[in-house]
Parts: sequence; structure tokens; C-alpha cells
Amino acid sequence: MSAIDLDLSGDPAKRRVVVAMSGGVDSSVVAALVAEAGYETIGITLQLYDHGTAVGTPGTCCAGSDIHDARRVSERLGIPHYVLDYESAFRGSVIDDFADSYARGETPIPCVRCNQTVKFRDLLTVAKDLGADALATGHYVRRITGADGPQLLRGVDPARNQSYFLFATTPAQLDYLRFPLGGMEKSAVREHAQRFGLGVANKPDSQDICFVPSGDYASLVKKLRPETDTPGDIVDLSGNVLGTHRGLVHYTVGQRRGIDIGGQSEPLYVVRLDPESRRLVVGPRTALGVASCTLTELNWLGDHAPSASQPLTAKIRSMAKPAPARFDGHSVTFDTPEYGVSPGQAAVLYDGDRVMGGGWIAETVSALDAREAEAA
RNA sequence: UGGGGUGUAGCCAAGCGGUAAGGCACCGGUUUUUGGUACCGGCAUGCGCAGGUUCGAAUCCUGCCACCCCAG
Repeated sequence: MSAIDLDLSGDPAKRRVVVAMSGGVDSSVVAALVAEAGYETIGITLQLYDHGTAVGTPGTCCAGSDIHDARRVSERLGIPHYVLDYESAFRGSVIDDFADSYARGETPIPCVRCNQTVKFRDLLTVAKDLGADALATGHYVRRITGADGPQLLRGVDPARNQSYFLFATTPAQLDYLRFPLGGMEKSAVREHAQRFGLGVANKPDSQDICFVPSGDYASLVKKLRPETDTPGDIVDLSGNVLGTHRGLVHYTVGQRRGIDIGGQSEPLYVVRLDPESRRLVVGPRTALGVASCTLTELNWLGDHAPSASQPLTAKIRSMAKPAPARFDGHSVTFDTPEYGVSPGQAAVLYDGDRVMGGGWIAETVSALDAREAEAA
């Protein structure tokens, strides 16, 4: 009796499955479970960035010691393991996009870009070239087959649910992907790791942006886009100059700390970044509420966009509580204002547990402005 | 120069004889496979300076200094 169901017909021994192994607990357990279920299992680890700086740094993936961890797990499981050099692809698809986004005054989500390009486009192609029937990953999301094909659902462990990061997955990709951990709690995954005797069983969870393990993403962006480190004016909503900022790369919409302007009766938050004038617009928390936002690069996991009348929930951040909202084909309107909505982030739409899809936030409409427009 | 006012942490500010509120900023932590938010904690042996009165002074008295306002 296998602990997983990969939704592949026929004899598992005649089915080939590629597992994307980052070197962490989750994907290691996936490899073990897939192999245990009797599938012909192939582990692949992508080397994504300079491993000189990341060796021995906890909380990373896909470089240095993590690659060794993945190899050790594969050896223990007795499965073939390949390491592919994807540094240049990762740089082009993820890191450059990350820097460009900041240069536009936006706030990127490298994890979505990575899934969208390197993992679900490039690695998926490799898996198909290897003749695999499916590509399995350690994401905490569920894939179920409905009447109209596969659907993507949030992971059952609310603290681990990673569905937000997978909104850009296409139906064709979803058809080929498998997520064996979606129905499990993290604690169960660690128990499996113990059961299989994997050395990574107690490895800390990864966190922060994987390619900037120190957490100092600004210094990386500075190197690639020096203009983002140029000081400029800090202005209030009326345009009055309040001070000088250290360079827009250091700020994001909704941010409170680091503005370094005291003497106020209430905290100031970053309301908007304007790279043209290099101005940082700040205001009180009330100025942060967003009534709606327009989306670009839309992606739907079903065969069509949700209708404008369909009540949905939306998340503008991975760990946000889903907020009631509607989508009219162009923009998302929240029932109540959302805070900390930044261009460059994603708005992901859900129907209950099901991920419908979503898009990248292009422009936001302040709840204050929306109220005025309604009154007028 | 005369009259008035103010000087308390980086900023704003309460206290007006009983042993330094609060807010903002800053720092640290918790939370978090994006940024951020939120929450918790820390942050003046000291109240412009020097004396004095008092058991006890940021609070009262004296002198000095600085800044502001009004006169001229």
C-alpha cells in the first residue's frame, strides 16, 4: 500500500517519474514516496546560482551543499540523480526579472517566476525528453482530476499552503505535474523523512529569497541596477518633501520601517514608488487601503476566466487570508480594502480551495480615491 | 536694547515638590519558501548650564547661556 496516488494508470514499474529535488526535506520525501510506490524514479536537481556564496548557508536550495544533500538522498533511495547547470537560465529568467522589477518601482516575486520558467517550463521539458510520464515536486498544493481535467487546490496544511506561488501554472503544465505532499501536514512529511532514514529529516525549512541567503536582496539589485540605489525625495500625499530616502530598492509599498521620519503622530507607510522622479510617496495607514487593482499576464488554470458575477476570494500575498473579491476580466475588486498591495506582486483568485488563476498586479486604486469617485 | 515666551531621548510631547507618561523614529525578537504588515520587547541615573532651598527638585529660588516672538 503506497502512501501516495500519482493518478497514473497502469503498472507503476512501467511508469517513469522525474522528481525535482532541491535538497530539502520536502522534495527528498517526494522522491522517496514515488520510489516506494514502485515508479521508475529519476531525481533531478537544478544548480540555479553561484554555489560559492551559498555553500553551508542554511535555508537555501539548489546550490552547494543542497546539491550534495539531494545526491545523498538519491544514493540512499537507489535512484538515478542528475544535476543540471541552470545558472544562466535562472539568471536570465529569475534574477534579471527580479532586478528589472525593482528598477520599475515594483516588488517582484522571484518564487513565482522560478516556478513559471525554470521549473515548469525548462525542467518540465527535460522530464518529457527523458520520457517521463510526470514531473513531481515538493510543493504543498493538491492536484485533483475533475470532470474538466486537472484542478489545482490549496495544500491542506494551512501553514504550508504554497498555492499562491503556482498561480501561473498553465493547464498543460498542470496536466503533467504531480504534488504528492499537498494532502499532508509538514510534520507528516518529516515523519516520512525519518522513516526513510533521510539525512535531511531535520534540515531547517528554507526561507527568504533562495539566491540571497543573507536576506540582503538590496545589495544584489544594486549591483545589477545601480540606479535603484540613488537617493531621492520622500514626499507626502500632497507632494511636500519630508526627507531623503536611500534609494528606492530599499522600499516597497506598505512598508513602515526604514522610512526614518520621526515626529509624526501616527506611523508613515510607503504608499507608492515613482522611479521616474525617484520619489518615495508616504502617507498614513488609511492611505494604504486598496479597493481594486488591474492585472496583467493573466493565467487561468481552467479553460476560461471566472465570470464577473462569481464570488471569489483573492490573495495578494502568499500567507494572506483569502479576501472576498470579484474579477471583471480586467481588475480585481475587493469587498473591503486590502493593505500592502504592490505592483509586481500577484493577485491569485480562488473559488474555495480551488486556485482559479490570477495575474500580476499592474496598478492599484486607493480605497480613498474610490470612495471619492463614488461620492462624486 | 526693552517686554514676553520656550528650553525634557533623534523628533513631537506629558509632568509643575515625591523619585522621568505617550506617540513617531531607531534597535532586537516572533511570525513568514517573495517584499512587507502585524505583534512582543528594548530605548533619558536624566529633564539647557551652574549654584541654592528641601528629607526629597524636571518641578521652588538665583545667576548664566541658547532659541523664538513683539517692540524699536
